[in-house]
Amino acid sequence: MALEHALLIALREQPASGLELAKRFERSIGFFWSATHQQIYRVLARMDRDAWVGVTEVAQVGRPQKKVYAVTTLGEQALADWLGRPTHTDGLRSELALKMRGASFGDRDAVLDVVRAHLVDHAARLDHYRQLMKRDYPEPEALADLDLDHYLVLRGGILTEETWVAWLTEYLTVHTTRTTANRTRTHDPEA
Amino acid sequence: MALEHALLIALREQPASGLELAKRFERSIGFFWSATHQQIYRVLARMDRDAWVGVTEVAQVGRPQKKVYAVTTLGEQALADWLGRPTHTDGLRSELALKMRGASFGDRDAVLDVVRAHLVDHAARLDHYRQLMKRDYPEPEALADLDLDHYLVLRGGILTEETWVAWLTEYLTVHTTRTTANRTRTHDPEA
DNA sequence: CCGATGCTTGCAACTCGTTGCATAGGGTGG
DNA sequence: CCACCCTATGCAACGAGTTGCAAGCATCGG
Repeated sequence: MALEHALLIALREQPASGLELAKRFERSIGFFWSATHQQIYRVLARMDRDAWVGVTEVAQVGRPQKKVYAVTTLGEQALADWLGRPTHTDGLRSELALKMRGASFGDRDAVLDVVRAHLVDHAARLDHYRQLMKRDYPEPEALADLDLDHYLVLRGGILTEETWVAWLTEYLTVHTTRTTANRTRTHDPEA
Repeated sequence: MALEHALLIALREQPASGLELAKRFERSIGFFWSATHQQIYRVLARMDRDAWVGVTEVAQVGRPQKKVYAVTTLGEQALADWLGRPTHTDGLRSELALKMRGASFGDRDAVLDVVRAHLVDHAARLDHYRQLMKRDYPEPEALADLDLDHYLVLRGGILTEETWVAWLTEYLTVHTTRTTANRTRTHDPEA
């Protein structure tokens, strides 16, 4: 229900083919809305059918032909409508949080390893976002409209990853300090 | 792929019927993993078929009979296996972030209203979580095992909501201050 | 010319989750 | 008694998203 609008936004920023969109989704847009090329192709076909986008077949040198999609007036209208419609807030939906909550019912050390892996991953993302920020938006005060929004969303990505790092660090700290204290007494706290 | 394990965790904490689980999911567990009663019934039926849970029909006074589910040894095994398996980190999947990014392609004020509504919502959740924290975990240092994990996950909920509030506030602040400055010059910056 | 490789598009089958509705027992009020 | 509501369970249909695979086209090396 929302991927189509993500594609409309992406296409309004720059018309593109299915594969180009898929690549772009792996980068900037995909930070907060991922999609496989299959999903993208199918939604593009539907939006073409509904005349939200138009297609132009483009020949390339040394490569097969591609279909470049661009947003029509109807599509612009649909996008504008959607942007103003209220959205219901969605929860976290985090598998990791589930494991952290249920760690007592399995091997605690194994769960801690899983958490550690996520911590590394989030730290890497955070670093990546910060580099993007430094490279693309060295002077945020000068931004406007589209660039400003891109900057602010990237800010959100940084804040989110900082939160993950802080949370997982706290989780690990609490559990490792207390576990070592427990370990001196009993080896298996599950019993 | 993960709801079944969420149910196993919930059932290990306390055996329950389908509806009772649905209610519990609206409260604590549903903060980071929501599910409708349909989904829950279907997964319970499947886990019953796979012998991950066992059923006991329980008669009630003044109410229809209910089916209380409890985790079997096989289910405990499946849960423990899953807990130790590595999980791939998932992105944000936020419709709101999408709207913030694409606000230039619609009515900016309308998008700001949507953001404001989310801010109110997140602030309310944050308040709710903080009250739960104060009520249920006044002394976090004394906690262990299951309670400790519940506490730490609630901590994550608080951190997450704080981040949302901070981010959306920043977004609104930047846009309202700059927009009022722009408004003195032109009324419609889209043209 | 043939096969290998790489890009582009697409089909088919599957899982997951939502929505709307159905059924059945019991309680309550007109 | 009948209409209505609440609890509790469940079916059917749909939409969204993933995975695996395949087909078409072009280039390049032998």
